[in-house]
Amino acid sequence: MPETLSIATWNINSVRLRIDLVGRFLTEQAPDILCLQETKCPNDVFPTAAFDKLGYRHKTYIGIKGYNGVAILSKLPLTPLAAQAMCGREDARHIAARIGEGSRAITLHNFYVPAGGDIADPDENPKFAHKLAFVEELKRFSESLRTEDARSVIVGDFNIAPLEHDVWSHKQLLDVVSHTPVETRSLTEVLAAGDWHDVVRAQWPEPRKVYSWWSYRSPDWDKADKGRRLDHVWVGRGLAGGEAEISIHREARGWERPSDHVPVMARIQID
DNA sequence: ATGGTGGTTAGACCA
Repeated sequence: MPETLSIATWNINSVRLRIDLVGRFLTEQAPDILCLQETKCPNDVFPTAAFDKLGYRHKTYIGIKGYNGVAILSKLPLTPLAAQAMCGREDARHIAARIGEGSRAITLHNFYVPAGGDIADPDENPKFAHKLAFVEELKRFSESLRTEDARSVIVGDFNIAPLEHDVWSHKQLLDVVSHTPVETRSLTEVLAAGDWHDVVRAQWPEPRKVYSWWSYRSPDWDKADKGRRLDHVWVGRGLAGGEAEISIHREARGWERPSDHVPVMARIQID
């Protein structure tokens, strides 16, 4: 077990369509662990051989046909943990594993929070209501981890940009799903409830702009740079003593047929 | 200014 662990999170928007992009990222950056969201891939057709070939022989994944789906791929041995059926649904939005053994082992949770649709009103839009209920449940889950397992890491596509400089225009996005006050407040409460350490913002504090997602609908995404920080890496208080080293792989948004999200990677201390 | 693009999958549904 090494003294640091590098963990990457990436909403891949179809792992089968973009397996070559995943391979490029893993070859170039070689994180110890890769967490994926939106694999859109049932378990019986998950591309296990490609990951084996890349050196990621240890894995746990859960997928359903057509949408959602999460996975953890690792160079190090892992023990799969029970997935949470969030909001009482078996919809493949959470997966977890123990990495390592003994007192230095850590627990890793990978979440894909619902996007929430277009209308920021839970009475009018059931998808937004689902998102808010999901985040409330995440708050209770965080509370339980804070007391039971402080050596936890939680990553994923949270589909919320919580801070003013997590979006290209705070004012223009205040009523846009992903940055509404009800969402940003709720996600901030999840952070507090788990006593989580936002290691990305620890490295790049506000008011620096930090993004991990650029819409497909925006032409010339790089020049316009109308991004949002939707993908997060939070470290539990039992692991937050050390420095984390962050990289956000913006270059992946410019690759051929890219995901609209880019990998966010953190090297964390685990002793 | 209320479009725009992309994946999965076969007409919408999701993001």
